[in-house]
Amino acid sequence: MEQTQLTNSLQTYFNRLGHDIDLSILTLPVEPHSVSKGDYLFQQGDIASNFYFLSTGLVRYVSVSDEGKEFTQSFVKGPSVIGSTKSMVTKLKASFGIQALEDSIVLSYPWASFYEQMRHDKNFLEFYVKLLERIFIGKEERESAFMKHSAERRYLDFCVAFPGLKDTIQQQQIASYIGITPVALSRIRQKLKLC
Amino acid sequence: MEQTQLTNSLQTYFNRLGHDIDLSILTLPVEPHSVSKGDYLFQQGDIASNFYFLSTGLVRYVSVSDEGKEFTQSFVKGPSVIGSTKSMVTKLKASFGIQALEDSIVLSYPWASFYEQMRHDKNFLEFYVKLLERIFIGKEERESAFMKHSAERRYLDFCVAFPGLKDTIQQQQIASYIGITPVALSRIRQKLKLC
DNA sequence: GATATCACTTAACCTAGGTTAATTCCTTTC
DNA sequence: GAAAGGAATTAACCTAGGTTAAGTGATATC
Repeated sequence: MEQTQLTNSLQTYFNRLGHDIDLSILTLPVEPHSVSKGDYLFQQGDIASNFYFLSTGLVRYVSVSDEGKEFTQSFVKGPSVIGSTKSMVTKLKASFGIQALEDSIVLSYPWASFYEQMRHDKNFLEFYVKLLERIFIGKEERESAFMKHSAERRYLDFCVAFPGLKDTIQQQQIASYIGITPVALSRIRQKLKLC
Repeated sequence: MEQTQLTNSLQTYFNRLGHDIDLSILTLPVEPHSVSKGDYLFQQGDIASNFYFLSTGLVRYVSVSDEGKEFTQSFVKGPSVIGSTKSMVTKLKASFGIQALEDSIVLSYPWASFYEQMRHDKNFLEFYVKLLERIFIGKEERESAFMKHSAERRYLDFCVAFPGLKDTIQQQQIASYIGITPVALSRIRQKLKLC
């Protein structure tokens, strides 16, 4: 894909969020990656101080417990901004990795230049605020879902929240998103079929 | 407590976050409340479009499931900024209420004026970004703790995260924070005593 | 075309935590 | 000081989901 097409897709995404972002962002150093299915954009433990834009494709945020179990924290479909806010902001190790579930195209910007840009351009800063708020509100929903709902309900919610995804990605990954084992998920699906 | 003392405590808090906030914030309309132990600052379902500053005291964020069960999403000790980001930003109903666990003193600012202030004062906006980032990162930790750790581990983590709190607040509230019943928490504490 | 390999299912068994209820111990309140 | 309500404990029982393992298709590899 052409470089200009890529930056255009970012521009389109920004505009859609309802802000007149100064086009000067497009002068930032850009590195387009193409990430193959299964590959990681970065791993848990890396210092992922880049701001990523997933232009096309599908990824999941995945973290591994001390006992070696995988947990999927989120699925994200392009176009969307992705990355570890924590790692960008604090320069600490990311507490999750980002794995492509489909071949994906990602643009990356050094957070430092992004941050510098923000300090000079209020529109830019406001855009970032919007972004934080959005993800933030999503997180709030998920947190309470985990406390309040059963695994079965969480599976049904998943199907609604990510329509189509349930037939295109592996069940083990759905299970790890819901917070149960693949075996348990299989049982739940079995039970739902009977209804 | 004197009005000036209160605004000073807000000023101090802001400064501590490392930003030169324009003092003009202090000209915003301020309403100091004093919230008694057990009372709610606002309830789940309210449109809580205020920006609150908990000057002194202790509160919990509590939401109730469809079945009527209470869930504590967080404890916050003053001085700290509190409120429902979602409700402020989207003007939708808050998905939790804020209840005082100790007699508390709270300042409230209409979000609209706060927002207006931000649009004119970049320092202000940057402060808000810092705030969002901080809460955001905290949420990330909690989310993964819920997936990865057992209730016992979550209890131990709670004791570390909120030192002293375990002896001053009710166990049912700790249980609802950990995501288990008071009965289960009692069992866990019993078991830990034996070790 | 035979054989690994991997995703998924199914079944048997186990455990953490939920539910209900009885008991004790505190506070209030009169 | 008696009575009543709430908080915590303990015990008996139940259930959702974990664990292990065997079986079934698929797809990949030789």
